[in-house]
Parts: sequence; structure tokens; C-alpha cells
Amino acid sequence: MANSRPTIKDIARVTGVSVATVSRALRDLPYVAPATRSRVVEAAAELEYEAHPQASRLASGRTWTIGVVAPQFGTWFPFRALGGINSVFAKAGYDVLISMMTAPGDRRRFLRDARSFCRRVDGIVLIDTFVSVGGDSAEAFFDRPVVAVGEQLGGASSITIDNRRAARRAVEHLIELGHTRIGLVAGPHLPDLPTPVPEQRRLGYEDALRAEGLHVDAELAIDGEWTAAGGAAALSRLLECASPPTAVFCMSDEMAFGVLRAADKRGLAVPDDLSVIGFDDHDLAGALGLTTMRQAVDEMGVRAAETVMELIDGEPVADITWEVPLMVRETTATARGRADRLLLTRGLRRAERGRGPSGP
Amino acid sequence: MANSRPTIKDIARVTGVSVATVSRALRDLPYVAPATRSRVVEAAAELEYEAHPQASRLASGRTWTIGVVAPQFGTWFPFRALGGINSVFAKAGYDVLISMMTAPGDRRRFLRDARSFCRRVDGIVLIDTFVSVGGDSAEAFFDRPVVAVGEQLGGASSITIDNRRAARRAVEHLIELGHTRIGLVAGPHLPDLPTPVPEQRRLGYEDALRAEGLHVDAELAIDGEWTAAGGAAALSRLLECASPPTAVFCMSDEMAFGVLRAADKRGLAVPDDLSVIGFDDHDLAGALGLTTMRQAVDEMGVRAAETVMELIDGEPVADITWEVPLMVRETTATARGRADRLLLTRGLRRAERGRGPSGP
DNA sequence: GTGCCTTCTGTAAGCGTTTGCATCCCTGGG
DNA sequence: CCCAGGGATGCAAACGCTTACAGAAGGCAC
Repeated sequence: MANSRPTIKDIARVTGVSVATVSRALRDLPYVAPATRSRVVEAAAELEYEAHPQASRLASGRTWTIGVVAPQFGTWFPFRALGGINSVFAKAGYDVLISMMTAPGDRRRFLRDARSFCRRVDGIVLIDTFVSVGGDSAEAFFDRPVVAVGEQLGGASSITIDNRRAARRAVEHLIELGHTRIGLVAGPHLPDLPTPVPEQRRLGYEDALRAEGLHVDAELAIDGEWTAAGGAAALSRLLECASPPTAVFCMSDEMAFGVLRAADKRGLAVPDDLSVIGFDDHDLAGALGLTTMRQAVDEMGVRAAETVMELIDGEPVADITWEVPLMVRETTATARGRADRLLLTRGLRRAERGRGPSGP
Repeated sequence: MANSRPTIKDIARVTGVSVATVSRALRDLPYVAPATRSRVVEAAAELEYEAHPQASRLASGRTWTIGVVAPQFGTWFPFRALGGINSVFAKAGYDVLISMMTAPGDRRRFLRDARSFCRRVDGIVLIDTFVSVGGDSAEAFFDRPVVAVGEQLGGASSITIDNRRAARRAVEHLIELGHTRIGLVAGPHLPDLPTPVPEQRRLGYEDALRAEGLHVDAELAIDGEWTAAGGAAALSRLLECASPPTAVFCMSDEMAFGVLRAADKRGLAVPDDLSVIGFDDHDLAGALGLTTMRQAVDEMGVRAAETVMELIDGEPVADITWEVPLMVRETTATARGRADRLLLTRGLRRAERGRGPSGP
């Protein structure tokens, strides 16, 4: 502890070469004789030498750090993504600097200070930051390679899902089961998080209804909170309708959990009296039997990390769309709970098992 | 973009003073004439100057970065903590470097490279890393101030809860409600994560039973997975007992959710046929009405962040124990579901509302 | 007026790397 | 035998800041 760690000079002295040669040898640069290199490498190992990060960063301009910015809303999505991202960068030798947006105003503040953030990283991964909503592209804020997950952003690579199509698929599933009165439990536009996601999912919901000639009833679409409590409240309102729905599509699994709970409290059996489909494939969705649209967040995180490294290596930006497979589980069934339910859902489950990426 | 950002020299030239004076002026050091300081500050603002992070780190030895290491197990606990931690450091001007342990072996690897990690940070927050289990203290791995949340660690400050006492309190709650056959849904020792937590909670469970003269029946304690699926499986086994429990204590809320779901599937009414209490106060616990022990993770994170900054400022290490209040909700009731249930739980709820820190 | 202390400022030496350029040596072709 | 060319190495100048030290200027007590 008291005697600080060895510097490159120590290695140079011990091996009898110059610091320049040590530097080159240790970084596998060309023009170092094999014998010299191995001598240096051995000495470095012996003395447990490791380059001083700040010094090499100053001299080289490379920070070997990636910035990840994540919102805290939902808690679940960004953390899973972070896990995927981190595993990739840990292997590749990058540090991960994180900036979380927890309080109202954090997003604005982050964007204001984005240039400062850029100075300490080689590349940036944006999770659901929605930089594009003002019509800006990445260059307006960042002078580093960036990949955006959750939105398409000019000047950046992106990893997104097709929210509209996935929502449509969810509602189609309900329609296929014979439902015609289908409720929508929607998340609100958060004032501090101007996301187009709820709107896209709502459009998908309407697409599905219209394609089948079903009436889009404003009474059946409830805006709530992005939480289980919000879902529960939304169901209460839906059940007050003159002609209540027999199925609901929730824009998130957390809301769906609230719906499930509220249904149970009111003595409604799921799926016999009410079918429920969510969106996300939350950690708990499988165990709780929730039918949902699967967003493979960890995989998307991994891909985002790989993509930012490719950008740093000079490859061009690209837009990647991730598939959102339907996961049929136990909260959806034919309207009025027919006896053929089990058979039907089994067939669907088999049919819908595909997943994975597509495109660039 | 092309013309890079101004350096301290530019500010010096523009204001006609030396770089040393600029440096002092901008960092609010003494011995700078007020007039000079304001000239410098204005020029810096004008040119949008900001010190080059790597350069100032190299020169000063301070990294203005805090390392946070978090496991990914559970996904929920560490992320909430991270939110609290991050908000504090963002305000204080520290960067947050994160190291996540996602794969088996990551923990060992992290500890092996701990000294290298130390070089890039001024202080460290360890979340559930269980460095102490081998009998080591912080100095064995780190040469920076560290605060450990979730374990007491020699040479470090700690933010912990009393797992044994909290588990005991949970089971006491069930006993107070008249239960005598009380099941335990336990999490396993993970091979890669040698935590004493399950053992402590089990001891608390036994403490409560013994204090009331109840039999500790090995058949009623099931080791499962730390997941909802694990909880569901555990309940199945519990119900196979000759004399099944009327209440269960789950070591985590996620397991409790699985228990709830499994009970519902088998037609058991909660709480009338079966009382369930969890541990954590998971994000979803409130909305799903789960009675549980509240671990105020975000608050603990905030406190951990503050503590590491205090350590950096030279204050001595301290151990802080956080209270774990009982949150009575809707999954626990008197054995056999008496009519006085509502009254009783209301009374308890009022009584148990305290929360917050205690000690050092 | 002298001496001393305090405040303010500048000079320059780091901090520990990376890297452009110069140098030296060796090999092989003419 | 000479010279071109390329591999291997060293020298020293960055990189952009911080900070120890020295010096100038001013104030105050005697």
C-alpha cells in the first residue's frame, strides 16, 4: 500500500530498454523483437505492472470507457439491458460509465451536459433516452459514436422493436381467440420522458381492430400509470363501461399484473372471464403465466454493446430491428372460455416460439 | 467538432494571466484576487471551457469517480440501490463506474482484479458482494475507501439490515395471527455467491418458532430457487406434507409471488386458506397486496453513497443498520380466516408504520 | 524607514503514458 | 563492395492539467 505501483520506467530499468519500447511491447505494437517483447512482458508480470489509466488516456486520447445512459422508469427494462451491455464491455476491456435518469429534469440536464459526458468516453449507449423526439440527430449532442436502443436516431445506430406491429400482433391474438370487445390499458406520456412508444402501441391496437372491421371504442382505451397500480385502476374503469371488454391488451407487463390482481379481487376469472395480454416479458411474467409480447432486452443490450464497438472501429451506422415474439401462456383464452381452449393455446404456443434478431 | 475544445492555456491567454492562476481561480482555491477570478470565470464561460478530465486526473491523482459493483441476481434490488447511489453522485460531481457480476465466475474475477479497479476510482460501493465470507477484510482487496451494502466488512463502512431479526419479526407476525404450522420457503446458497443471508433468515424463522414453544419441523422448510418459479415449486412440496402449513414465510418477494400464484392455481384462497409473507418489499409487492418486510433499498443506496464520500473526506468507518419494517397488507390473516381479520390487520398496520435508519 | 507578514501571481517541474522522428544495424541486391 | 530498405530501438516532445516554490507588492507595527 505505502509503496505505490510500478511505472513504465521501472519496467524499462529492469529490462534495460527504453520506456518507448516497453510501451510498444506491452501493447502488441509491431517493431519489437520477439526476445525483447517477452523479456518486457515477463518483467511486467513479475512486478504486477499495469499502465496507469489516467496517464495513458491523456496521452492516447482513448478513454477505453463507454458511457451508458439509462432511465430508471420501470426499473426492469434498463437493468436487464445494462447486464447484457456490461458483460460485453467487461470482456472487451472497456470501463462502463453510467448516467442514470432518476429525477424529473435529469434528462434535460444530461442532454445539456452531453458534450462534457462525451469527453470521458469513447462511445455511448443510450437506453430509451428519446433524443430524437425534438427532431435532433445524434450530432446535435454527441461527438462520439452512439447507439440508441429504443429509438431510431439520425447519425446513430439503433436497436429497436416495431412497437406498432408488436402491439398489433398482441391484439390480433385476442381477436383470433374470438374477442371483439378489447380494452386497452395504455401508459401515459410522461412529461419528462417524451416517448412515442405509447402512441405507437395504441396505433397497433387500432390497426388490429380496424383490419378486422371492429369498432374502435374510445371508452375502451384507458390511460393510466405505467405501474401495476395503474393497471388495476384502469381495469376498474373498464368494468364500469356499459358493455365491458372480454379481453385487455396492456402496454406493459407491470400494468398487466395490476389488471390480473384487480380482476381476481372482483371475482373475475382469468382467462375464462377476461383475457389479459401484456408487453415486455417481464422477469415475473413466465412464472405468473402471463401471455405477453417478448422484448429480449438482455440480447438487445448485448447487440448494442457490440454495435458501439463496431462504430468505434469505423463501421457505418445501421438500424437493427429486433423481433418481438408472442408468448402464449395462461392468461388468454377464447371468449367465453370454451372447452377447446387448451388445445387452441397449445397450438398457438408451438407456432409462436420463434424469436431473435432480424435485419440490419 | 473539427476545432477541439479550449484548453486552460486559451483561458490564460485571453485573460492575460498564467495557467496556474486560471487553474486556481476555476477551482475556488484561495489567493486569487476577486477581480481576477471573475475575469477568468467569465472567460471560461464564454469559451465553454471545461477541464480535460483525464489531464486533471493525472495531475491531481483524484479520479472523481466512484466504483459501484453490483450483482445481477434478482435484478431488482441492485438496480434500485444503483438509482439512489447515482442520484447522490451525480449531484456531487462524481462519475459512476459500474462493474456488474452477471456470469458465474465474475465475482472471483472482480476480486482478483480489484487493485486494478481501485486505480480508476476514489471510492467503492459494494452491493451484496460478500467479500467478508472468506474472513477477509476490505484491505485485502482494495486500497480505497469502501462501503459495503448487505454485509459487514472489516476496514469498510457498511449498510446492512439485521436479517435474522427481520425474519423473526415476519414469522412473529404469523404467530400473532394464530398460525402454528408455518412453512419456510428458503433461497439456496448459490455456489458463486456465498451469502450468509439465507442462513440468517432461517435462524430468525426458527427463533420465532422456538420463542413461542412451537416445533421446528424440517419438513416445513423447503430450499428452492430465488425466483417465483422456485416459490411455486416450494409450495407444491409444502402441500404434500401430512400436515401442511397454514402460513408461509418466503425469503424473498419474488418467491412469494410464485407461492401466491401456485396457491391460486390449486384453489387455495389467500389469506383465508393460506397466509403468505415475503421479504424485500419488491416494486410489485404493494400493488399485489403482499404482506412483507420492507427493505428500503433506494434509501440504503443513498446512504451508502453519502458514506463513501464521508470516508473520502477522512471520516472513520462506521456500521449502519437499517430498519426493516413490517408492511402488513392483504396476504396475511388469522388462521382459519376469522371475521375479525380486517380489524386486526388494520390495527397492526397502524402499529408497524415506522421505518428509517438507526444506529451507527 | 525598516522588517515582517500576507496576499497575489508566475515559473516550471511534474503526473505516467504515447508517439513522431532520428538513429543504428543488418540483410540482400546490384 | 556499396547502398537501399526495413526492422528494432531510443530520444524527447507532447497530452492538459496541478502544485511546490519563488518573487512581487502592499499593509502594518514599531
